[in-house]
Amino acid sequence: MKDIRARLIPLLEKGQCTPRISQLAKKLGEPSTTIHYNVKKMEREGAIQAYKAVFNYKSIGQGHCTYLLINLRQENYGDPEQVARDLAKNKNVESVDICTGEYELIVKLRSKDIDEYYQWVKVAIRKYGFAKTISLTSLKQLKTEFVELE
Amino acid sequence: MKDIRARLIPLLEKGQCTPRISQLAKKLGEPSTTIHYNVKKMEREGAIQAYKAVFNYKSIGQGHCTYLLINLRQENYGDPEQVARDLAKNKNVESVDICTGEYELIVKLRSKDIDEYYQWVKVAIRKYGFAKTISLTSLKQLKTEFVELE
DNA sequence: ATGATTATTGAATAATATTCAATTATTTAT
DNA sequence: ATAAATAATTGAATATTATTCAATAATCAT
Repeated sequence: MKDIRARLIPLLEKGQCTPRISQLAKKLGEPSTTIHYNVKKMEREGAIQAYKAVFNYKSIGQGHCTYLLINLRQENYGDPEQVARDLAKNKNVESVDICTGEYELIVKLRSKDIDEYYQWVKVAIRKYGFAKTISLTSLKQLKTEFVELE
Repeated sequence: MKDIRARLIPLLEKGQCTPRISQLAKKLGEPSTTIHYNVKKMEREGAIQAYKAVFNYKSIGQGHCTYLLINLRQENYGDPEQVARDLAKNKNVESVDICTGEYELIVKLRSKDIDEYYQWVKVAIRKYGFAKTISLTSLKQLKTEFVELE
């Protein structure tokens, strides 16, 4: 048996989807060509970045979710962007923001379980030189990526 | 002129998209019917919740993004889920999590600007009885919803 | 081992996106 | 204010793509 699912998930998570023009047209009561024109324009202008799937992360083996509030060490403090850009490339990272306030970075992290999470953090602390890190682990997700769950 | 865009955004933000079966098939070197079968199965099983657009939020007038770390007041403390569920319905809310640690809730909020943000928070504090709130405002988003930006 | 269920796949069909050209609306320049 | 230029809307025609179906292969349960 081919493990199609394992190869599909990372593609669908990032993109590889497309708007349903005719459905949108029906829903808005407009001709589908009008919807098509407007959507393509938004894509051209960069207002739309991607079309993607939202998963029930538990059921795809990514059930552990933690928000990391991060202070960088002195040597990276001046350039959080370099660290942030590198974190953004990581497949477990759902989002990265450079912030005001008490922390420089906020990272939303998804992993299989608490063990994988701990492993990830251990590596990251060493690699990026986090000075201080607060972890807020999600007990229950009510909404993610604008999609209400259950 | 019809303001199609304003009506499209909320639909695309939540769903109304679909996977590109044939593209995925090409990319994975598998027959499109195999991809179709696997995707539909994931949908049936609830592993896939939705297909949606990711925006450049600045360019759709949602340029302000803040993470709110929330402590509930005594009267709601026992039932954060009720509050969370209600927050999840709000169109400015990208995500809601019930958390461990120093805060009960973490909310990711998108608004037009700091004025709209302030207005939102003022109303929310009164409505939901937040005891204490920490705000972390995003200065720059490197990644959101698994999509790397710029 | 054997029957039952699940997964893979090619061929045919149905649905949908896309292109194109015409029309209408809006903006810009004078 | 008017004309010219640009942008947005739309129906009809075409091109893609998803979906169904039926056959086969793989896996699972007893």
